[in-house]
Amino acid sequence: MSNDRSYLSLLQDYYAQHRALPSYASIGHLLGLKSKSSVAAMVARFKLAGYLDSTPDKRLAPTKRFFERPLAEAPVQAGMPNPVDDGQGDALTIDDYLIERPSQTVLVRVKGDSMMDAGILEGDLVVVEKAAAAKRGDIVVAIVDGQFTLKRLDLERGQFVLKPENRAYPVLRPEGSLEIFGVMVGLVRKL
Amino acid sequence: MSNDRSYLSLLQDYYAQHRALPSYASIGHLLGLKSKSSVAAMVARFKLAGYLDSTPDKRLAPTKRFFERPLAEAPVQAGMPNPVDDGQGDALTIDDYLIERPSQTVLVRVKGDSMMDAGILEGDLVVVEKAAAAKRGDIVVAIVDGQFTLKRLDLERGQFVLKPENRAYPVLRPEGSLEIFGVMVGLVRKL
DNA sequence: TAAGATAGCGAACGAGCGTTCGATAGTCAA
DNA sequence: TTGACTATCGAACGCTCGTTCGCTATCTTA
Repeated sequence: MSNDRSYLSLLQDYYAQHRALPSYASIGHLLGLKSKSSVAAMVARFKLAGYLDSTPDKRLAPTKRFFERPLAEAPVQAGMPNPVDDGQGDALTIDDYLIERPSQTVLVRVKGDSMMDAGILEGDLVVVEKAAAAKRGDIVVAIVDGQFTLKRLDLERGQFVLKPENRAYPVLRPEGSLEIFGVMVGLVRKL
Repeated sequence: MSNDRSYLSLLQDYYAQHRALPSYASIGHLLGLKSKSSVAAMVARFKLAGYLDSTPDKRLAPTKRFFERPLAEAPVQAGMPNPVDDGQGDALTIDDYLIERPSQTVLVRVKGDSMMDAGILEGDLVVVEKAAAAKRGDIVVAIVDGQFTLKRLDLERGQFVLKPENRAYPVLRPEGSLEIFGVMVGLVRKL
């Protein structure tokens, strides 16, 4: 039933708030189901649909699917608080979207506005994939004077240079070798 | 005792893997404690230290502090800044970081460059919390002519207007009521 | 070395857990 | 209209849960 949609929402909100799933009795109370067996049936449906799972010790746990967000592509008839997403608009988790090699990936907080014109603002989190290899045009985290700096990598007369994306800042022309920490692959901003 | 440190690590690993905490008996098994009362004592210590908590329905749940990473960070080259978000609002996942109310939150893909000066570029995903209430200064997704538009909400002579952040675009002054789909709370960009 | 604190063990216990089952009401298709 | 299917309720049940208590072993420190 499409009640399940709103049940799932409630569960997701509860989990987001507490980082744990409630007992069947509490779920029932939360969702307005008076009988634990209704909850059990619903849980079974969710397990089948891939939203919930059991840990090895038989405890209820959310799956990856549980955390997917709907992607509202097209103009939706925005009537009421009905959960959209039914349609084909894909769903995804942001982590999966941004991070391909978790062990190689770190987040770096942006300081300063030297990359402002590339839409990278102070306080943003930059998703960086640690890699030796960077190529011209990549935005990279380089280590200059023991400090991280985020700049666009470019080539001038066969030499690598670091270009800020803000006219107020100068191009960096490092002498000798250039130490690259990693390549920017994504960005996260929280308002 | 400093055993607690490794107990915590094991718990963290377990949680990262299953997104749920095990029962006392399972915890005991996991940590090598043979008695549930030892587990109870340990849990009490962790609650005191602010790593664990109980949900309103008395279930064990991790706190924000549970997810803190040891500031350790490789001591590599003095002065190397610690790449992980060193702020206090630390989150396990990016989804967690950005999304507070999963059921009300959707992602919307940005079209056009009308918000360029706010660091929002074409192709970015905007994290939108569906809400009736938006206030002056918020960046909102509004519905104009059945289309989503992302603009900053402002007030002009008691009327709501939608301001692009790009001088090349005009301010939108909707006649009559303004339909707000939701408020932007975050942004995700993949390169 | 004696006193006190800190972990941990093991047993006992009642409350609450998730399961199961039969019954009911609503929906949909034949 | 009938029959299959689904979502829910309510009650019953056994088992596991987290709690509690008394005990021991190991550290710490005065």
